[in-house]
Amino acid sequence: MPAQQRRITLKYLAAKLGVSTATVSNAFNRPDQLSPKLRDSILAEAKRLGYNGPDAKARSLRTGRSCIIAVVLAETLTYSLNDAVASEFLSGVAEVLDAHGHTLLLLPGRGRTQSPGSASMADGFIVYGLMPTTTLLDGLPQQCPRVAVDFDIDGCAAVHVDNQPASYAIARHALAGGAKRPGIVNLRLTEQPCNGRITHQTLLPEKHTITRSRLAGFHQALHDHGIDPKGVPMWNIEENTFDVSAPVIEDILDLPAGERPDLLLCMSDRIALTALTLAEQRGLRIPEDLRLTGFDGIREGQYRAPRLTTVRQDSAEKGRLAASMILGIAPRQRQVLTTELLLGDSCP
Amino acid sequence: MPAQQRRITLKYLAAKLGVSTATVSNAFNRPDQLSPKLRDSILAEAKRLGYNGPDAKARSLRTGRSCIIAVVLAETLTYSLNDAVASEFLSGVAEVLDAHGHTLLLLPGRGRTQSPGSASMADGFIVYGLMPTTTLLDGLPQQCPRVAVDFDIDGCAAVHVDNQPASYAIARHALAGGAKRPGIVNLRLTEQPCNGRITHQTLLPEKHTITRSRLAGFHQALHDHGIDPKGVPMWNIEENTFDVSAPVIEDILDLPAGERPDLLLCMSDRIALTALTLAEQRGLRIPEDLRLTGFDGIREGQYRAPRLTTVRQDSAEKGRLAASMILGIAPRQRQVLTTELLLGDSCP
DNA sequence: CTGTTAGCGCGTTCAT
DNA sequence: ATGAACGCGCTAACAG
Repeated sequence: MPAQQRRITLKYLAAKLGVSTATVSNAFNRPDQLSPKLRDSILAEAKRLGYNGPDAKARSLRTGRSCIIAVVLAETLTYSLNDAVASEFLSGVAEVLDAHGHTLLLLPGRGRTQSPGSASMADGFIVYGLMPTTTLLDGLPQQCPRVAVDFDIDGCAAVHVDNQPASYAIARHALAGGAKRPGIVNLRLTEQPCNGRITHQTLLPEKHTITRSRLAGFHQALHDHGIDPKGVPMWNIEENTFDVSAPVIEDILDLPAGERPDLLLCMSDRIALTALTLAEQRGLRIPEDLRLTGFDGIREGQYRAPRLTTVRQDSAEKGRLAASMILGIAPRQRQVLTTELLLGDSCP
Repeated sequence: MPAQQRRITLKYLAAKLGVSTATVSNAFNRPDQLSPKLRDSILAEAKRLGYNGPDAKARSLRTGRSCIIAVVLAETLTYSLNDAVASEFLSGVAEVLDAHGHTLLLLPGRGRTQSPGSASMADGFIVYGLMPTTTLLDGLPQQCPRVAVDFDIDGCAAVHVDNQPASYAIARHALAGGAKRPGIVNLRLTEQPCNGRITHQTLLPEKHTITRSRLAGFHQALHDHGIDPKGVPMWNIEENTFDVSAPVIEDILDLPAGERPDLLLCMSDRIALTALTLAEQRGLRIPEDLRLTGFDGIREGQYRAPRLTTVRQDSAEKGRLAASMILGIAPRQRQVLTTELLLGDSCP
């Protein structure tokens, strides 16, 4: 027995008790493999010595499992954690992981060319949102399960919401109210970063991004309503925050009254709420002077007056489903969740 | 050389290239220990075979470091991720960790009697908010660094904000406006869970909880203003969410006009915003009929009309500081951050 | 500059 | 029901 151990290990505990390491291991992991009496005495001694069970690092090396699931976020962690939709998604993920004894590791997708080495620690990966480059995904271990959320990876399970039908539905509703000058505020839809007015030429090529699908829904609705989508002005927002979207929205609201849109179809609640705030500051009446629609259904848009007209997507459920798939509880398919039209006061 | 390896390892790569494992290891970890030519050829072959660098599990066992920092959250993950203050804190933590090649592991404090085994994976622990029990903290590895946030652990670095002076300042400001019937809405201050009106008898004993400090600030201000704090009605909210606080707030607002407070000192912006929303629904004028103060300074309270009068605490900075302490960049002391009085329209 | 070797702490098989 | 021995994949110390 070593004189004084700086850290208590299973081996040390075994030596101290005069049993083998296997027995101590079994005491923690396979209660049926030893007598209850022995087990209890081992656990008691462990507690007395302040030994908190097998070391996670060694255990994970040996078993190959860490009970850690990583969520790779397309944006920076800072952004994602401050975004209501991403946070709600994460909370759904956390709920399921927690219920199954797993923990949540957060990995940033942006800002880092190479995923940190600790990435390979995870038992599985949930990839949330389109990555700016795929280099990061290639860096992930090939073998372990992945689930993509809000976009697609070849041959990989995925969770989506019905973006295009939902956008179509809300745009139809809004147009039925009789808009003279509709406008669309996009979210990151251009090839090059651009914060402001855009044309159809500068759009990203058709891809399976959620914002592209939402735009397709808007355009379809405009078309069905007898309006040529190409004539409808569009603006682009680079980041879904108040600070980034505010200048663009200000430009829109400060247009001469005859040019200013009387309906803004926004790709997110954050954008719509920014418009709402800035419009109120300018004394514009909602919905008389300006009608607004959002997308997401975040709480902030509903716990205020006027309530936002929007599409509610259940981000928490998206998270729960993605987590269930990773853990193998739910089948690893491609699933599309349905959304719900929320008729608020911003576009009755 | 084994016939067919199911997973590529450093050893396999070394055998394949006819060099020793140490050399391959050095190629990844200590570029100066081998010729650039050899290094390049090793990295090239690694890439070709799809080997993404040393396995994190094995590496962490060997080096003792995982480059993972755990944040233990007092509440459930679901709650914390949906709370603006906690999210902002986490984003500050993530920012610093990310900049230093570390990743963030989220551990729930509530709802689990024993921390998951994977906890011992972390190199350090940031403990955010008072734990319901200390059993969880005892389960954490003793040796590795800890930082407490918003409360104190014996002999442990800590980050705080100046809760009591800040509460004193905002209460003084509010009372200077001339309140006839002030009231206080607390956040989880009773021994037993209680959602509603409370008396001084049911209060938790004096402890170093942030809400207790805030209450002390309120009481001091009332006293200095010539009002006996014991005569001021108090309500308690069990969870800082709209859904939980709404019934209590409704009871307050639905009191007969002569009993209804004309000033509510709220312990959080979330509570104050709930009061604002519900008051608006009842046609009460803010601040004429009811004046409201919050605490935290979350965005949601400022990007709306009327803007909330509140105390702004820089949660992100709190997170950055805590992370810096854990990484050893900042000295591991007890630090108290200052706050800022934000004069909005809800209590001018 | 490169190779050899000895564990890091543990789980598991195969003995008894 | 219990113990001895092996190796998970890697890095650090040392030898050449």
